[in-house]
Amino acid sequence: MTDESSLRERLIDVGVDLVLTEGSASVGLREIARRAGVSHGAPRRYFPTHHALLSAIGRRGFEDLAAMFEAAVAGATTPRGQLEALARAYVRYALERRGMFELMWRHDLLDGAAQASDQPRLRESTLPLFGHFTGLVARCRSERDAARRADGPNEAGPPPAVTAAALWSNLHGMAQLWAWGSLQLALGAPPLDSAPGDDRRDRLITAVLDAHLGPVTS
Amino acid sequence: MTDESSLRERLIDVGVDLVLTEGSASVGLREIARRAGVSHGAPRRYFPTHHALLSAIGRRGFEDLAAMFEAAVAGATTPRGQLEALARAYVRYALERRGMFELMWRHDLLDGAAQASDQPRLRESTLPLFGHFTGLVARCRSERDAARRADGPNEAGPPPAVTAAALWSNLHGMAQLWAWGSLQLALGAPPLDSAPGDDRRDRLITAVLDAHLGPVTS
DNA sequence: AGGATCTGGTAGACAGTGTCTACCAGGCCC
DNA sequence: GGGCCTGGTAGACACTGTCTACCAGATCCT
Repeated sequence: MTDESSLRERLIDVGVDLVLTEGSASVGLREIARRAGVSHGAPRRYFPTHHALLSAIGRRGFEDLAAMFEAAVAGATTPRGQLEALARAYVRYALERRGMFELMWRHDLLDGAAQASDQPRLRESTLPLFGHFTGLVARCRSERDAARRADGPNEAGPPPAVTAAALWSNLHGMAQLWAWGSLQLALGAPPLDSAPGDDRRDRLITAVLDAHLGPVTS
Repeated sequence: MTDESSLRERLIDVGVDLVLTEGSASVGLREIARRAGVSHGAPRRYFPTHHALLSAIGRRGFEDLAAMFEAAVAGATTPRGQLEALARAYVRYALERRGMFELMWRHDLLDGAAQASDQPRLRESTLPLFGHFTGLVARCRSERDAARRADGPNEAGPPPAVTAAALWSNLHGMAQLWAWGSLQLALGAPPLDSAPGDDRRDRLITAVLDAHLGPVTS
C-alpha cells in the first residue's frame, strides 16, 4: 500500500496509530518497527533515539491539531463564533485522540535537552497557534468595545495577549481535566441520556468563553 | 535514620525524591529499591506492580498539594484572597515540584483499570479538593452579589459548581502550560530583571481570577 | 521446649526494551 | 571493475518489570 512512501514517514504513521489505539505509554521503538515490517534497528537510520521518534509523533499531533483548528475556524464567521469553535475543537481533540494529547505535552519524553538545533523545539509548535489565538481575542474584544462605547465607560482590562494566554490556559486545562475524568466527577454524574456530545461540556465551554470575553451581547 | 519506619513508606519517600530530582520518566522500580537499600524484589511485598508504586507516589503528591492549599488558604481572610492564594499555590506547586505534578496527571501510569477496589481511585483524590474550591467560589460570589445588589440587577451567571470547574480548569491549564514553558514563550521574553516570582505570572493569575469572579471591587 | 506457620525479604531466571556495533546487499559514480 | 554511500539486518549488551523459589527470624500452638 504505502510501500513507496519513505520509511521515515511510515514509522511516524505507525506510531500515531499505536498511540491512538494502545495509549501513549506503550509505544516501544521495537514495536513500531515490528508493525512497520522492518527490523528493530531500522528506525535508527532516521531517528537517533527513541525520544526523537516520539517527538516526531508529537509534532504530527500538533500539525493535526492545527488543521483541526483551521477547519473549525473556517466554519464560523464572527470572531466569537470562531473562538467557540476552536474551544470545542480543542476539547474534542483531547477526548478523541487522548493518547496523542497526552504525548504532546510530555516534555520529559519529547524535546530533550540534547536535541539537535536544526529542528525547532517542540514547545514552539504552539507559538503560531497562539498568535492566531491572540488575534481572534483582540478582534473579539475590539468588536465588543465598539458595541459598548455607546452605553458605558470603556474599561481597560488586560492586554489581548494576557487575555489570550488566560483563555488558552483555560481551554487546555479543561481539555486535560476532562480527558482525565476529573471534571465529570466534579460536575456530578452525567444525565445518563446525554449524547456523546455531553452538554455539560458545552455549558462549561460557554461559561469559560463568557468569563474571558464577557457574556455574548445578543 | 528512618530505619524504623516501614519499608512501604520509605519506598514512597525515595520515589518522591527521585521524581523531584531526576524527573518523572526515570523512576524505575529497581532504582527505587536500590536507593532504599533493599533488593529489587522487595517492593513487590507492598506494591504488586510498578504502577501501584507510582500510584502511591502520585497520591502522596495530592496529599502534599492539599496541605499546600490548606496553608495558603489559612494565610488569607477574604474568600477572594483565599482563592488567590490557592491559585498561586497551584502554579507554584507545578513549577517547584514539576516532576510530581507531571506524574500526578499521568492516568496511563496511575490508577490502572486492574486496580484493587479497596483503594479509592486516584482521580477521586481531587474530589474533596474541588469541593473546598466550590465552597470558596460560592462564598466569593455571594459576597459580590450582596455588594452589587445595591446598584444594579443581579445577573444570574452559571451555578457555582460550573464557575468553580471553569476556574479550576484555568488554574490547572495555567500551571501545566507554565511548567511546560509555553506561556513564557507566548507572553514574550521575561523582563530579565524579574525575580523567580515572575510578575508576568502574577498578572496572569489576577487576570484569570478577575475573569471568573469579576474584577475586584476595591 | 519444639515444631509449624507466617512475615518480610533475597537471589536468580525470563522475556522484553533501547542502544550500539559489525556487517552487507544494491545502486551509483569515477 | 573497484570504491563509496544508502538503507537496512542481526546480534550483543546492559537494563527493566515480573515471576518463582528460597530462607532467616519472629510468633504461635500444644
